[in-house]
Amino acid sequence: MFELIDANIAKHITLSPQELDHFHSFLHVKKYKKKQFILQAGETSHFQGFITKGCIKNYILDEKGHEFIMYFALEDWWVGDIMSFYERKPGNLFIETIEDTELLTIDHQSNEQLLHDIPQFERFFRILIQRSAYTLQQRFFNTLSKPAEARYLEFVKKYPQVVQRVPQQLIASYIGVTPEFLSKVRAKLAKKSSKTEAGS
Amino acid sequence: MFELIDANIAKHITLSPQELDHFHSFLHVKKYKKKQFILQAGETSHFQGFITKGCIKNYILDEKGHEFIMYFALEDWWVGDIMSFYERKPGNLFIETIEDTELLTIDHQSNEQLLHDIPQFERFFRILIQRSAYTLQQRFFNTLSKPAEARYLEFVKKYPQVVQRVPQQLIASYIGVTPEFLSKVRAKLAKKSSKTEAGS
DNA sequence: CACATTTCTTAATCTAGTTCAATTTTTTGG
DNA sequence: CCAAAAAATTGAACTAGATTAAGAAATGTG
Repeated sequence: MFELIDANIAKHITLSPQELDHFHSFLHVKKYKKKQFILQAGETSHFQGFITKGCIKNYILDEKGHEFIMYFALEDWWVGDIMSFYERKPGNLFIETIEDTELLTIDHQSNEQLLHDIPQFERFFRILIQRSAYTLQQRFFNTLSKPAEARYLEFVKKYPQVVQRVPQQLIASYIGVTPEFLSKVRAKLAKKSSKTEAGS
Repeated sequence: MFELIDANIAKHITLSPQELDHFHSFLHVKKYKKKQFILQAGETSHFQGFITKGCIKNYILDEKGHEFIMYFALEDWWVGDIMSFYERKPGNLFIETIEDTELLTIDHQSNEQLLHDIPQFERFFRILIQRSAYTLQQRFFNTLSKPAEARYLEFVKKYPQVVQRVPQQLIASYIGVTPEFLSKVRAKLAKKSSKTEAGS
């Protein structure tokens, strides 16, 4: 039940068995079917979640209705609209399942209690956010400074599991191009590699 | 001396006078002339800084040597390469002064001590990073979904002091266009507004 | 297993922003 | 206050990627 989340936390902080039990007492299981919303823009996020099974997309919708994917998350990832959750006001993020998904969740009040009772969690979440901010910074830089082909290749290399599990149009959104253009990029790459493979 | 930084911290956490004194004991003043590096890519960041006077740019250099501005910072802002500072390894950020600048700095060891002695700082820095991550997310979304003109107008509205103090080519970099194109955007805006002003 | 829906591909046309190069304007430090 | 550097402008030619539209392939579901 808690193996995955305990291991996730142990990457950054060390807790006593009692502290772990206390932490577990705050958690709830939530289950979602494929293509369900975990959160919609305009809502206030009442919990943070940790994925024990499944796959989600976290995105913003622009005025034309285009999805702009902030991130995908699979097993062993934390998900949520952090600003909405901590500031207790409506956010602009959608979180939607791509597969049937199971979360361990912690609600706002429990989270405050947890941070109070075990201040190490303050550090834990700081580290998580720090890393996600760094990743976002690098992605932003790459998106503005490298062509779509390079971004696609980096994505495939960095998130091979995601490539297996989410439709290509969503990967296009993540790397910041239209599905049509990603399709062309892939066609060009396929031609290149077939040449390399000496016409087999 | 510490008025500005104390007020900055008081926005998110409440400290006793003794805790504040303890905090102050970790700080050092550092002064830089205009166009000096506070940090260069490839170096490990040994401190975080709080600007008491001046203005800096925080940027990444791409392989062609183009600056990609992550953010500007004026008085009352924290600056640093957070990943490099916390993970104690070389980063890819440049931090360079745009004006003569004075910082209050805290080095790595003092920071660890501070987080240990006053765990509220763990919360304080979590909140700072959370907000900067949110800002970055919104900026990334805007950059991919809105035209340069809208981004420029939003920048001017959000950071009027920065517009006064940094060269326009750096603002171009921030909003993600070439200096030439920003110049054209501004020319178009000037024409528009002169029309509106009924030819005065 | 078939039909409806979703996803992917292909191609033609279009555009926001880039690049390069030359010129003008502004800022600065001696 | 002036020379030199830095910053901003302008214009012409170009391109990465968007848009639109239609068809092909894959996938899910009664």
